[in-house]
Amino acid sequence: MKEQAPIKPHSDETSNSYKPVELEKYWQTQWSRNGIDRTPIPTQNQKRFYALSMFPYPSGTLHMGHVRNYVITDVIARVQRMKGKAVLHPMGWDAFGLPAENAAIERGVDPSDWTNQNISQMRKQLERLGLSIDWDREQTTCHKDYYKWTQYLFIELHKSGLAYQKNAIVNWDPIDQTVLANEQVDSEGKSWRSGAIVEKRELKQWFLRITEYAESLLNDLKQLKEWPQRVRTMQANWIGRSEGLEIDFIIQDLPQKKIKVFTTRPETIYGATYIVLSPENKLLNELINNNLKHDVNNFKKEISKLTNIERTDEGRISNGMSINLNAINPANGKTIPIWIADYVLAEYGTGAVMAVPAHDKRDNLFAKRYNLPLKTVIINDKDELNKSDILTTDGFLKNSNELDGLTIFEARKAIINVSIESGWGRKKIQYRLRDWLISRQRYWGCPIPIIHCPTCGEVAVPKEDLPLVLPENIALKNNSRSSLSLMKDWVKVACPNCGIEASRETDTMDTFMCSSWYFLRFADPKNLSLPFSSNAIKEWLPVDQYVGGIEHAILHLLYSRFLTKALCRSGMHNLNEPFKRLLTQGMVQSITYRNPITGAYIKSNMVSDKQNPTDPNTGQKLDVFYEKMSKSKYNGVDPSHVISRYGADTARMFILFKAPPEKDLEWDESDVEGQFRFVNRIWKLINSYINNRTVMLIDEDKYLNVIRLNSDLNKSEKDLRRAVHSTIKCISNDLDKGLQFNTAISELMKLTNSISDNIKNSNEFVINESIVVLIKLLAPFAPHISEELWKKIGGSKSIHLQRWPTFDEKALVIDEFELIIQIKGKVRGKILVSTKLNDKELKSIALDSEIAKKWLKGNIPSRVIVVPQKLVNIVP
RNA sequence: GGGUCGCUAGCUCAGCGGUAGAGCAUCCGGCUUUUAACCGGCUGGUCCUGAGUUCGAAUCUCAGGCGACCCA
Repeated sequence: MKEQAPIKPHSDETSNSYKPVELEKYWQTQWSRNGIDRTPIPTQNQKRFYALSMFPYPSGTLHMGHVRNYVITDVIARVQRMKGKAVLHPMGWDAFGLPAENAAIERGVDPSDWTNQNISQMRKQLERLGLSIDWDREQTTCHKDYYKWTQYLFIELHKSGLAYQKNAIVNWDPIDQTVLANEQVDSEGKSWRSGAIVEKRELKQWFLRITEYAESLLNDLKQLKEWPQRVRTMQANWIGRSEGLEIDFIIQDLPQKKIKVFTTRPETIYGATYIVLSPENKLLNELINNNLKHDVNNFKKEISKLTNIERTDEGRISNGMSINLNAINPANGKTIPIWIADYVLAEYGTGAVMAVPAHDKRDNLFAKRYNLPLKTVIINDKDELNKSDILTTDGFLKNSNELDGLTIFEARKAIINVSIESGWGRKKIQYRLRDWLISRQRYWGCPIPIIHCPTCGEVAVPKEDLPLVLPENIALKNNSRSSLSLMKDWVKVACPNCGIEASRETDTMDTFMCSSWYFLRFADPKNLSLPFSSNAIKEWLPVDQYVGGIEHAILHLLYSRFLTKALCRSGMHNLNEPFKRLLTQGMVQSITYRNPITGAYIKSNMVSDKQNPTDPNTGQKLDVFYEKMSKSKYNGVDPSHVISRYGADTARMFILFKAPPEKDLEWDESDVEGQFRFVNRIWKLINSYINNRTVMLIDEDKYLNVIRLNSDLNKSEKDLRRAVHSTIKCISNDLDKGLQFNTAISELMKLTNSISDNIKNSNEFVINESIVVLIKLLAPFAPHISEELWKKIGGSKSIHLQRWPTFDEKALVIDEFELIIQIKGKVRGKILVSTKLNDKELKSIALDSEIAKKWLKGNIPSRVIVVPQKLVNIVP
């Protein structure tokens, strides 16, 4: 943090033109030499602040979304530093993953080399943005000294039973040739990465028992008051808690077998006219003969193409078949047929439902298709006794023995009690959340530290043998097993327990596992004996401000919350929730031209007339809209080009100014130019002042005292001071409350205008104050130009080590104001009056005014409302 | 079908009971070291609609419309 030598500004007094690229490079070098961005050791009573951006995948090129993300976090970090806090602002790389492996397969490059090159390239691009990142704490998930600890944590989870293997029907991505977790398949049944329609396969895989934390993950969402509501809602929906009853249906002629069904509507039990099993339900094998098994298998093959979403779509008519067995309804002893159908999923609930076709849409469509009976058990009122329409809303029970006449709510309570007393039912809470599938059949990932021994079973690699190193420089193949499985020497290993020949697990971990704890490592980045110490976590966590894309609302954010809770319960730290405040920044979009007939995207520079864009080839009128930047749409804007042309400060200012951080941002070159002009205006304003001034900034305290003692400021000076201090107030407020960088920059524009307006008629003490404040407030947004200007006005140390200004309440005071005269709530006139007048005086001024006389026409007002410092409302 | 968030100047957004505002863009003028920069100025609004509460509603309430996202 100390400056080794007094640093001079980059430009000298004679050359006053603003050359952002040279100037920014100069300061980046100085800062890096001084280590100004390093995390300080907090002093005793110093508050800590942890600012974090979601770390990037090192693709090799920085895009605008990254720029926006990191600039937002950087401004927050810089403001907190100026407010005197000890700030942790680290960065790392989510460096395992398929692009590296695909590059290796396609072009023969080593995934490790490819990744490291990309990282150094991207870090250079990031450095050009002037981000105040502590690079000393950098973490790279594919490096041994990081993934050693990912493996360590996996072993911890394994020890506590939270990591386990099981056979399950899982999502298979046919393009990436690996399995995927449920969270990684979108609502259309497509892979989050490759976009391929996922297939279903039954495989033995590694899972993390996230479901054990379902209740806690759901309940603790309430604590996350500074998260966007929609992210909390999305997580709650994903976890999907439902309360209901598990009911046993005994099978006729097979009294030792029973089918368990889960229902959230147990009060409709008398309306159950058949039972439906999922075709994948394990119980089926025990119930049916070989002939039928053949048919069931054919049926399963047919439906394997369907996604879960399609299968459970309420509007779709499902397929099914009878299995020629009956079940006994435990409530009334009546027999009902058993069917299988694709709309019941094996993995949800018990894999079986009692169908109530009169009161459930899917059951209803199914029953109609296969001519199964309907039985109405809920009615709105007596007139509807003869209707057999579906009805699931409020109503009363009928045809339901002891439940007749009860409301749905009463009946539910009653039947639950009956079922528990009779022993055929029990209360159950069901979650939609499934355990997190973390094994991947790919090479470029963190190896799972498990050894399969023929006698001992699955044995964790001893911690002292970590890291279990991923072999490098191997031949990679794109097939359905990890290339590790082809490395016989690596796979073959002595069992750590009994010493006999055993084999290593060849699957690697989901990269989301690596990214689920990196924020903990940043607090203790060089710990050689543990992934982190609990003291370091206590010191810095939770993350005070986390910034990233909405696409991780469920994936990364849910996994990280889970892992944090699991590690907390196992005693590794004392943290319950990792991220205190979350900001999900909007997308960066750009103008896109498309031919509506051919659907072809047209490059922006091919469109000559931007007002009436036409296809350069066919002359057809083009559609113009804003869409997320992407290569295929020819609408990308390269951050490096923008920085080279306007400088990082302008790019930062623009991206913050154009939209509030959580909203989508439309990139527009002419607006960037507008922002560049504003930065230039500040440059010129301060430079021209420097050449004319006589008061030295060094005497900051002295001139501030002069201002405070000097009560006879002229109007211009008062106006300027008011602008200065209300700007401090507004910006501080904008940043504290809602991270409204856009309005903060707009305030800076206003302040700059006010300085220009008042500079001629103000004394130098007042001007000096205004310029010092302007530079300080500008510093977090445009760190380079403000450092340069700070040095040029003779400021000591770095601008980034200065304290955030506080506002002088006295400077905000006004002597006079325009009193609004309202007649019956309508503004009818204004009078300039002194702020010292009391309500009574204001009232009489208003009533004596010409305006009042004109509108009252001699009548006595029925009511007069006085709002101090604002208005008088006269009601005739 | 349900939930969340929006709808204010051409654009992006402030204002969240008390005068409808900012920045950018447009337009006009000035100036000069004129592929343009800079300075000054002017435009520009049924605050989505309707009803209610209130002395007074962009702001609060209700109903509706439109849009985005999420869930089913």
